[in-house]
Amino acid sequence: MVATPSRRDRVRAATVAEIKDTARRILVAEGPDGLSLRAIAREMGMTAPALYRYFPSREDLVIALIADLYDELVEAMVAARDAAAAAGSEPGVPDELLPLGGASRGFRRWALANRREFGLLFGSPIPGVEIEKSDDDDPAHQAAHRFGQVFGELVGGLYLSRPFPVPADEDIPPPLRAELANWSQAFPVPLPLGAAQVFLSCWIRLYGAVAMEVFGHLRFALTDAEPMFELELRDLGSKLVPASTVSTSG
Amino acid sequence: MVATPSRRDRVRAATVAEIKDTARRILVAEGPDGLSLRAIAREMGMTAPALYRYFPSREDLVIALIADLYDELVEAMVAARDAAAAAGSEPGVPDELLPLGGASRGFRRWALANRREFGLLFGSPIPGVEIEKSDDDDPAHQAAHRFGQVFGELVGGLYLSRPFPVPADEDIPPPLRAELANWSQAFPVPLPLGAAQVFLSCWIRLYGAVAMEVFGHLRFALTDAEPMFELELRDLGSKLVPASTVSTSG
DNA sequence: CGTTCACGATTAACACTGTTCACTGCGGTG
DNA sequence: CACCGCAGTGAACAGTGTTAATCGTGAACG
Repeated sequence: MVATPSRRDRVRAATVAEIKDTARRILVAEGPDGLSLRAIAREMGMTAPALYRYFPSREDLVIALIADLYDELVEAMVAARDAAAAAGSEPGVPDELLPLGGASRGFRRWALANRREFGLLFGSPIPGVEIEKSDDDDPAHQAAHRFGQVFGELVGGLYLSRPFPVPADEDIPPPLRAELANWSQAFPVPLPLGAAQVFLSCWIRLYGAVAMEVFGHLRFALTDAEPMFELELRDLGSKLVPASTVSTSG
Repeated sequence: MVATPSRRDRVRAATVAEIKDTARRILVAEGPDGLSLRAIAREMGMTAPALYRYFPSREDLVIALIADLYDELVEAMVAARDAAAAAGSEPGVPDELLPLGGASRGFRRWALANRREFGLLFGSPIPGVEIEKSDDDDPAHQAAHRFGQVFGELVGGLYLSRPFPVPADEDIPPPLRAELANWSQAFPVPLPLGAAQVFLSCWIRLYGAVAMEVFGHLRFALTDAEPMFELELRDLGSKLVPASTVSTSG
């Protein structure tokens, strides 16, 4: 299928990569508003129309950049996950939660180190950039899916190896139950609807904590949000642990 | 101090209001990118440079618009709060929580009905628009403060009238304790640091749930996020209620 | 009442933006 | 060698925020 890519294809791929790297650099330096085709081309010693040989529009370039950023984020999270698992136990934290905690901290660390990029991935959608596309072949959507899988595998694997308490199907309000049932059809492994609900709740809290910090929406209260994040993380972990082992200190 | 404003001042104020209203209309119709000075002026039968008689730059216009939007959001939340308080009891919800629940639902409803505006207030900060200003005289910051006070008063009043369980100061990790102590100095009424921590945690979850839904970041799992929001709201409420009355069903 | 002057508003212009079009070269292929 | 396709260019179009110079009118003051 994949024959040796012709020499032209290689230099083309290299140019595409250079465009995205340059765009990335300008994004962090100037912000999304300064991310103009002419600026990218200027920095590469080209002219703006030449970029249309590689991307049909600025929007598609941004989408490709977003896909790359998702992959980079996944890489950082996976590395943090494995490092945390290898580092060994933390006081008061069950060993099974270490990978998940590592991935969560990796998520926050990447977000803080790459605020502009985080805003592109998880901020308010910019009109004209993959709004309501819902194209499943959209590379950004695929990358986002890979990102979600990291957390999904961790929580799902956690539940399968040592179930944490989840509400029974009958205890979930019917409208939510229907939503969760619909979603759970996409799971690679069958999980109870309650597990999906707990996962979603945890993800909402994690997103809230990180997004608020990165976007500066916690500055009204905190100058350094890390202690609060750590507390949230522990509270989240307490929900993913068998009921008897919970230490109610938060 | 405030003498009868001269006739000129009145028509000027009216023009300022019309500019912001027009900007608002264009914002919802075209999105933040379509919010151009020329478009505003065109719709008002003027030319773009005339707007510089009223706002020193586009950024200042947007900031003024943001302040207005905060006030509108506060108005919607207050109305929802009072309506919920007057409507009477919900099954399984203590009456004291009704105003807070109403305000929270009002927050979500306004956010969903005004997605673009919500993105402006609570999304990723756009560079060039009040980034890192921290001018306390910034009208947008003042309006944001008024917004925060709505939730602050509700949770604070709730605690003062019927305390909910909060961690003791000694049980809060020292770094977080220092952050909360610093923040609590700005409180109009003294509250335990634990109450500040619970408030912050609740606000993070509420923000996370609403922001994810509005920004479309929950579509990977849910087509309608309302049932999940209602569940989060109940779980939040269970933290703001005396320990004995908690019904552990989530 | 007449003068003055600040303010509202306009047109023209500058430096940008995304995008399209017509046009050059050059590299790889037949 | 001839050819075709592709990378890249410059010009152009419509639009942007913003500034400068200018004009006219309404309000205030002597």
